[in-house]
Amino acid sequence: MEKNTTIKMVADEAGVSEATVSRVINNSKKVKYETSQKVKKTIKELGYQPNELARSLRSNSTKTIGVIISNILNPFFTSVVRGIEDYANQNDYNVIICNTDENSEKEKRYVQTLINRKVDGLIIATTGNISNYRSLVNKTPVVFIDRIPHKDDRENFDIVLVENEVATYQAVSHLIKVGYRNIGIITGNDVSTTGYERLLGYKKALKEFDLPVQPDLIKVGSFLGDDSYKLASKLLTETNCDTIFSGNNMILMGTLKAVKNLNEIEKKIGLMSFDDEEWLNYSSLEIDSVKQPTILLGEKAIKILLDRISGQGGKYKEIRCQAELVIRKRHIK
Amino acid sequence: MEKNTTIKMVADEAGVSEATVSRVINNSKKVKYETSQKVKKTIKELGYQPNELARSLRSNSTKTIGVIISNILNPFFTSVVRGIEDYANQNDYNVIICNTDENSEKEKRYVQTLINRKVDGLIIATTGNISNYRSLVNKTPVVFIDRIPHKDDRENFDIVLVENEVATYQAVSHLIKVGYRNIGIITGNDVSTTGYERLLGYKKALKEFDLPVQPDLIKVGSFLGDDSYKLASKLLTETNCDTIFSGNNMILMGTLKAVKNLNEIEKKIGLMSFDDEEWLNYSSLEIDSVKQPTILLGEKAIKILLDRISGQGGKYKEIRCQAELVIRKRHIK
DNA sequence: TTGAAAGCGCTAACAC
DNA sequence: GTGTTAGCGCTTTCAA
Repeated sequence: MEKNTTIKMVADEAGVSEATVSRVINNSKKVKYETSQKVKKTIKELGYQPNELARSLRSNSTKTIGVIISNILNPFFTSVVRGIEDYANQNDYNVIICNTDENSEKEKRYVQTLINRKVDGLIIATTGNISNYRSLVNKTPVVFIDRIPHKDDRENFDIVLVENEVATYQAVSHLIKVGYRNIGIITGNDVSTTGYERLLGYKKALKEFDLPVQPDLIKVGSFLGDDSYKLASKLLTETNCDTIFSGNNMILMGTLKAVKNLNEIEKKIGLMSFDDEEWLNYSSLEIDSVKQPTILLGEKAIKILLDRISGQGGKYKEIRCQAELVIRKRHIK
Repeated sequence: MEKNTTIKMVADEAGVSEATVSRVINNSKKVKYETSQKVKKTIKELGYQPNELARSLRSNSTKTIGVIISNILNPFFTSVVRGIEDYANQNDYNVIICNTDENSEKEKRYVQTLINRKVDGLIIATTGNISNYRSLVNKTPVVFIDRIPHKDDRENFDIVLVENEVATYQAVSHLIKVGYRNIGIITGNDVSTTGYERLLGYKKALKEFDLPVQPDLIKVGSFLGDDSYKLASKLLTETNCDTIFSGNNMILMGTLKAVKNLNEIEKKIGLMSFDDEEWLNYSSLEIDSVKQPTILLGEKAIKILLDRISGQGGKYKEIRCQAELVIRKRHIK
């Protein structure tokens, strides 16, 4: 097993010191042109590639960002991640993705692992069950996305969120305006703050239009498909709801599964989903949606993070991105 | 800025040598119980966490796998990745994901980067335009997934694939059996071998049933939505096709976009897609599909890779995983 | 402009 | 059982 080419081999071959080779690799200006050429030639000849591990150890920078999300199978997160990755890659950073599956123990473990691997920064969609994040991450820059961390940490980190309450308010207002009166809502529990905020927007809209809040129309479960199927079935069979607002894309799947059991007339029910996806254009039912600014969310997060990494100080920011209403239903009832 | 706790600090504090601390961390059996306890206590007190970078540099193992795919936004790949990640994590490996966007230059660059970062192994859905992969990756174990690498490399790597030809043969056979006669197909160009194989299966089925291969019914483009929209439109307006077989999930989106322009009667067209997704159950059209064994694909790949990493030798394997036909269309024409 | 040498934090061979 | 020490491959003072 032949060894990898090291900086020493290049130095020996080129008849210079390791330091000089290092300077050439790093484009240090202080190398004579001829020396530099000679070294570059030898590098090419030997096919030398610097060992990034050694570099990182020495220079205390891995050019790696850790991204912790709930689940890579969820298109919302994939899209956010893609926003992060593209910008990160442009700036020579790589990204390590970890899935918590909404398990805060897993979240904690991944944070540890990534810190020990000396990532330069972290972007986290937290489960929310972890307090005193600073003690976990020490000086490593962290940007929270999509969800608000524990209240004690809220002031001490940069946070990039979606305008959940506003968007839901607008969505539900739309439903009311076009004639729906008994709007059911299924959303995640407040483990993740998004569920809570969306519920606030829902209530605000009802209030605005002088509609009563009917407790049996409000179903708070998890952000998972199976739970939602049960909750949606309840809404459909036990209440007088004429619309279902699904708190995210997974909940929508559960809702649709339940709606499928209805007869044709009952299927006239209104549907609104938080999270837009392309296939909604080809659904048998006309499903309105709130389109989240996923790519933008990721981009904002990584930009702030890279700024922090490069030493930018200043007060911690809490940013909100606007969502957009996509109306597909043309004829009501 | 206070320094991180190092093994030396622990050693000093506990009154032992660095070597002993190292032994404790690595559960080496050769440490006296009391010493071990004492060290563990100090580790906890100081909140010591080993620097994985230094460890990796020393031990030549990063416990990291590089995964190179086309695009994380494609649910097919996400699912494969999830299969990889779960098994990798169980075995204490982390995963770095990179998107080529079907650009072989990007692929090459990522391979370089990951190799320089000393990943322990690579799993790659190659664009196929790279020859002599061995010279790129040297001794680093590589498993190719989904697509066959350059023919010169085929014998020299482990490869995990889907039974593309068989699955397409079965799918098209089904279409013929239920009465379709002019089956159009849109598939990716043979940059990726999957397109080619699926086309083979298509032709084989026609032949089996003594149907002519009609060149104008075969559209070979890219695996992207926009291209497919144009090709599907052509199929629908310029040919007599009564079915469209979409070569993957992206192509299906383009196809559906084209079909949307049809009138109700024309919409009776048959649809079959390579790649199954949950939302197909809620589509306005009844779309049959070939369900790829995505998770399994990922699992097989990572298992083989970890075996290679742990030094397992033996001949390189080329494995095929079975796909499954999902029939949704009940009444033909 | 270049080289010598220290050292990033850890592991492993060897010695005791 | 435990300590000493060399060194993984690189960058970065400090001197020359």
